[in-house]
Amino acid sequence: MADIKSGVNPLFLREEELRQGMELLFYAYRDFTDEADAMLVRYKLGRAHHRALYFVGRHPGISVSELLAILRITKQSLARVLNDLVRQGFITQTAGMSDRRRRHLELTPKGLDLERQITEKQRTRIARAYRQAGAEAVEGFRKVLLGIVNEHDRRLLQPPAAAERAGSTTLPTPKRP
Amino acid sequence: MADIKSGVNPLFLREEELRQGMELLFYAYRDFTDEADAMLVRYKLGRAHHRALYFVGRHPGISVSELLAILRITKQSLARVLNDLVRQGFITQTAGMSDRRRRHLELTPKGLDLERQITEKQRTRIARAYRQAGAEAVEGFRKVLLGIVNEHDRRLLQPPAAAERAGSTTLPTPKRP
DNA sequence: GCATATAAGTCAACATGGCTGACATAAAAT
DNA sequence: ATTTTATGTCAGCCATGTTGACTTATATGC
Repeated sequence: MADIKSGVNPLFLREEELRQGMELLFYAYRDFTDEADAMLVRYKLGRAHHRALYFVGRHPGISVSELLAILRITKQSLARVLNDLVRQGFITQTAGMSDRRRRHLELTPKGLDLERQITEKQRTRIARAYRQAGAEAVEGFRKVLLGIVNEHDRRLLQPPAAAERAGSTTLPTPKRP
Repeated sequence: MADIKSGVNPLFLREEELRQGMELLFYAYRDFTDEADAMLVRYKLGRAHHRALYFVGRHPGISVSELLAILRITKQSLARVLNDLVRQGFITQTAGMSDRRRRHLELTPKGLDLERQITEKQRTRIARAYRQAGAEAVEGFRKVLLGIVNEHDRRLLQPPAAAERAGSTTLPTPKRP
């Protein structure tokens, strides 16, 4: 009882700490996505469109099934937004050379532009948070988030050095400007 | 050009760093919520129910409008899930003493139980990530996430010491066990 | 070369959880 | 006494997730 009143009950502290982390994740994600959503309404697109756009931009030449694995949705759900984006000229699909069943997705210049616009404010927000928190905090941020991600994807997201060492079942990596 | 090839282009590094952060947030949130979702199907409840349940558990006696401010949804949307939870005996509503228009929400013992069960795996996951990353990393994780949250809520989420100093427009704080 | 497996696309129907708009009630505040 | 606030409710719409069934083209294994 003395423990509880003096606030040194280690079980309580642990629980409180964990809950704070869970909430922080909720609040940060909420505010982070709100920002893109506001931009999306102008283009009459939804959050699902943004996600597809983002990851295609991030992994140029990604296949449909790889994209599905990232988004963790069904192909029927993806088809809906992907077809929109292709029809509106934001994304191109080209059959693979070695395996012609595969469709490799890429952003058109127009798509690249759109992606940049939508993500713009999000980048600024993260940048500000990074700047205010400092390099060391950013390192911790990454470490913890990475620990929350499932083991499989965690490997793929590891620092590039480690990923290259591994011979890579990896996705196409972002191209430098 | 030499900059780009040698990978020391500071603009590229910055962009890459920010995108990594954005993605990490996506992946972590995806895997974090998946876990609760799996549990929720057993009780025939949705993610929206869980969010309400969680925050009522976290802020016993919270009013409807306060809850709305956290969730950032319309009262019509909230009503749907809240009514379910009340009807099924997970949450009680009691009129405020000073202001009898207000409905103060609380978890019943049954609701508390449910909340614990659903959040169980999420807590374990965060705990594991914290343990692996270390105390310093956790500090950084919090700092950065807090920086992503909007200013208003950031204040409310600050370390309790600071919040108490502030005379508090704050929500009811969690009770210790 | 034929059988089977894989990658992708499509149609249809359904569930969840957001949204807007309109309106009602009770209690507080002016 | 009037107005404002907190909450609740009805009705309908939309975005985005789901399952299930089926097609087409291509690759792969025997």
